[in-house]
Amino acid sequence: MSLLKVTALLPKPCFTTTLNSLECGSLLQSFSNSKSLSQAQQLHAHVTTGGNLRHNTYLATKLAACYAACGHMPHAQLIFDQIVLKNSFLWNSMIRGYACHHSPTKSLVLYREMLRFGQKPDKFTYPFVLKACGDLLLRGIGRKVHALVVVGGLEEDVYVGNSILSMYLKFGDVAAAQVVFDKMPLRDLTSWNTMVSGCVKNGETQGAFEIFGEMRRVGVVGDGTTLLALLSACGDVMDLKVGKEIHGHVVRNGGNGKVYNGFLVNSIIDMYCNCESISCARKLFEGLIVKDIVSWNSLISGYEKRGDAFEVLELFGRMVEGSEVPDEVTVISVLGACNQISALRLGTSVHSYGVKRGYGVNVAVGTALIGMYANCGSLICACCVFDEMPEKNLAVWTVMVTGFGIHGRGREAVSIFYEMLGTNVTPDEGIFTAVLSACSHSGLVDEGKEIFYKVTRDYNVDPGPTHYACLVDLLGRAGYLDEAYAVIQSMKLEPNEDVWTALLSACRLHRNVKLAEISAQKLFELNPNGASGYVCLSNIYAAERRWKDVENVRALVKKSRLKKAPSYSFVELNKMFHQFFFGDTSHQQSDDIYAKLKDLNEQLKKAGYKPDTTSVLFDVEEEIKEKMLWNHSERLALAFALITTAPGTTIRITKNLRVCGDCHTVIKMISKLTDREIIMRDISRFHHFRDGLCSCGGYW
DNA sequence: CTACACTGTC
Repeated sequence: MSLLKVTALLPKPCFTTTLNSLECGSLLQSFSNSKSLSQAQQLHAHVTTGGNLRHNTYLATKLAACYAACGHMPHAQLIFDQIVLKNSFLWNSMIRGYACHHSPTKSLVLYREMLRFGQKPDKFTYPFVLKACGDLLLRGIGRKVHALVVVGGLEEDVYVGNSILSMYLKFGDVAAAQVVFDKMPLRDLTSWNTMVSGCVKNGETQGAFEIFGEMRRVGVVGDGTTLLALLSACGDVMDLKVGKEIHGHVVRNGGNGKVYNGFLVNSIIDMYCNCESISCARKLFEGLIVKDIVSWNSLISGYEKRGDAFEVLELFGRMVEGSEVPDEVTVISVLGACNQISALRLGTSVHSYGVKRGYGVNVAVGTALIGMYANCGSLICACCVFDEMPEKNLAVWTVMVTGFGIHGRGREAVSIFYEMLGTNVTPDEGIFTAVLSACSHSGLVDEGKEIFYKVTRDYNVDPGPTHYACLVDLLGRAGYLDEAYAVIQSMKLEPNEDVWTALLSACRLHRNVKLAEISAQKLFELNPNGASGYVCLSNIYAAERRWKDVENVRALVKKSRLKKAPSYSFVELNKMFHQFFFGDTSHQQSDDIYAKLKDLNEQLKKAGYKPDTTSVLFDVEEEIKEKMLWNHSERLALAFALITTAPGTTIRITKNLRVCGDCHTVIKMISKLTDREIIMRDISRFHHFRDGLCSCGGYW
């Protein structure tokens, strides 16, 4: 393609006077600085119609540099290719253009070409080569470039030095950055800011505060960028005190958009959210004269992170009604909130909103969508989103494996896990946990064991307590209690609460009192205040009718004043959420609900239902225990759904804890009796009840 | 002849 053909694509020239080279050059310089692509294109058209570009290396170079600065690399490359006498300014401009516009690899290719060409890199070349190495995490090459900087005597240039710092910090090598920083003869504010923010990003909060202290001791005054990094650090370690000091400092110095940049106030909101001070965040947000999209997103994500789904939906509603247009980040938080409360219909409408705005292609949005659909009970939709995603990163694979797992589709989970191993995505601890837990929810003992040992062997991942907990759970549920116990004994690291909890619940399932007592003992040692171990043990004794032991455990519970988390269930009906606690009578239709339950109880008994009261911990008559079972929140929610929805409608119930054994039996029977599909989400998985059966097959 | 590094919310 020639330059003339390029110009055919360009807008018509609107420079009416004839400009000379120097005038053009200085104009292009200003377009570079302001990244005004369209003005550059106009000038390009102007000089090309004048016919003087081919013979004017100066102007051609300037033009290529200008396109590169604007990030318009194809045009920059075309012009670059035609310039015979390439000087270092031209090379540097191109390397910079690629490095700063998402093509670090091309940047390095050009750098090598430059060396081959015999052009010596200078202090303007290295910052971008180092940036490209950092972005690509090319540690070996990065160190070599650093060595070349030293050989070339450019180490003392503050721009080059800062770029070296930044590169090592991207590598996660804080120590190497610190060595370079300590040796720098001249440091400017950027050097300090790079170190502070680099420490924060690498989780070295203490180091960040130390460098900030040092900075103040030597009399360097920080700016908005410094404070942004420190606010992020405060959020990471929940240091509300320092966070508030920074807030006060910003207020005293002009605050919202005056002395410091406008980002700052949003970061303060975010800091308050991360310090679990949502009311401070809210107060600051409501007081803002100018709320931008990030202000909204910071607060919304704050509510989402602490599980306040309804607050998220309310803010989202306010935002949509107002003039602010939600973006990808908003959509991700809102989908997270839908996920938390199983709001499938709302989640679906947010999805279509996102599709209309073109957010669907974003990897992060896709991940949130898959999670939302899977957790709201629509595995099919989750799969559709997954299949349509052009680019799948580790998070996408993980959320899909988890989705299959919680729906008891262990085979599919294992299958896509192996599919992922065939791609160039490197697995991490998280996805191993996901696939192992999927195996245990489906009783895939051999597959799970194979993955556990394969992972340890082939992927250089040391199994952590969570992985052992999964393995113990897998073996235990399937009844291999001794093998599970042997695994715990063979562990190199100390088994944690999760590991013993897994064994204990397996003991309950398979009625093994001896191992249950061992695991419960360990559990109490690790966490004397955890209620679940006591509850489980007393259930096990109750099942064996060892009432004296039940009594002893119950006394322990009383003595330590342990409380079980209140259990609740809810259903959505016409965009309204109906929540029920144990024995709840606060609902408007409460009388009808209890009448329905009484009716169901009678019908089930005729069908052969015998209540299993072992989960009732109170020391009362059998008859009262039975009555208490019919107060369980999931039954209230189910009865409500049955009387308010049309026959045949699928019922979706969400519970905050695990579904109890007797409720599981009852719901199975009700699904047959009423000919309804009932989809229940509990804390650990989904149960699809249909025609008297449940998809979990007893694994839960 | 020209110019460069650090920068918030998922």
